[in-house]
Amino acid sequence: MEEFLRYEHMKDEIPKISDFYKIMGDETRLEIMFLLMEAEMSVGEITKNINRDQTTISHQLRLMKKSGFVLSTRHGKYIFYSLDDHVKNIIKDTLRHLNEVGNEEK
Amino acid sequence: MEEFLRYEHMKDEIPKISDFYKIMGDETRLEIMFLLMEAEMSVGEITKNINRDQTTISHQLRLMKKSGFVLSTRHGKYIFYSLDDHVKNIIKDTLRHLNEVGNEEK
DNA sequence: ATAACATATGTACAGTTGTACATATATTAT
DNA sequence: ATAATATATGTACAACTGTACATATGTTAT
Repeated sequence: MEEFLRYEHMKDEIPKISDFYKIMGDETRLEIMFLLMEAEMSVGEITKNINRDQTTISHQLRLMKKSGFVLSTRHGKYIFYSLDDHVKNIIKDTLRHLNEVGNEEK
Repeated sequence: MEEFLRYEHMKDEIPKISDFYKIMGDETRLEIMFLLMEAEMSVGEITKNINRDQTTISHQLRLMKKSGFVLSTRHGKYIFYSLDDHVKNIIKDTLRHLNEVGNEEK
C-alpha cells in the first residue's frame, strides 16, 4: 500500500476531501458539470438545459466557483462558466470505475 | 471530447453518479474507508479508531454495504469489513488530482 | 443455561442543504 | 434617461441526513 495513503496521514485531510465529494454529490451540480464538460456556457444556456429556476443555477454556480470547481468570465451581459480541468479529470476517472463498484469479479 | 461523456448520454446516469458521490461525501464514512484502505477490520477495531458511537459505525457500514462500497465476512463473534477495490481506485485517482483543483497553472 | 462480548436495528431529534420566491444589480439598446 | 435582458443575492421553508440513545440479536465461554 502506498505510504502516502495511510490513515494517520490522511486523517487531517478528510474534511477537505469530504467537502469535495459533497459538492460532487448533487444532481443539479452534476448536470451543470456535465454540460460544462462539453463547452463553456452562459448562465442562461445552462438554465435552458436544466429544469431548475435561474436563481437555483446561480446559487449553485456561486458555490461551485467559491470552491474552485468552475471559472467565470464576463462577455458583455453574459457570464460564461467553465469547468476546472482537474475536476474534469476526476469525473472521467470516476466514471471509468463506477459501473464496476459492488461487482467484484470472482 | 470523448463521445461517451456527452451530456445527453450521461443525463440518465446522473442520479446514480450523484448517489455514489453522496456516499463519499461524509467524514465518518471517509474515515472508515481510509481505515479499510490499509486492511480489513472488525467493527470494534473501526470504532476504536474513530471517535463515534459503535451504533453510528454500524449504521454507516450497513449503508455502505448496501451500496457495494464494502464487503463483510463473519469470523466467530467478529465481522470483518473490507473496501471494494474499485472504490479504492476511485479514491486514489481522486486524491491524485485533488490538491490541484482550483489552481489552474497559468 | 447464563453471562459477557460483538454487532445490528428502531427511533427521534438537531443540523444541514437544495429550492424557489422576491428582489437587486449589471449591462446593453433605444 | 428608460426599458429590456442577464445574472446575482436575501430569505424562508421542506426535505434529507448523521448521530446517539435504547434495545435487540448473534456468538462464545463458563
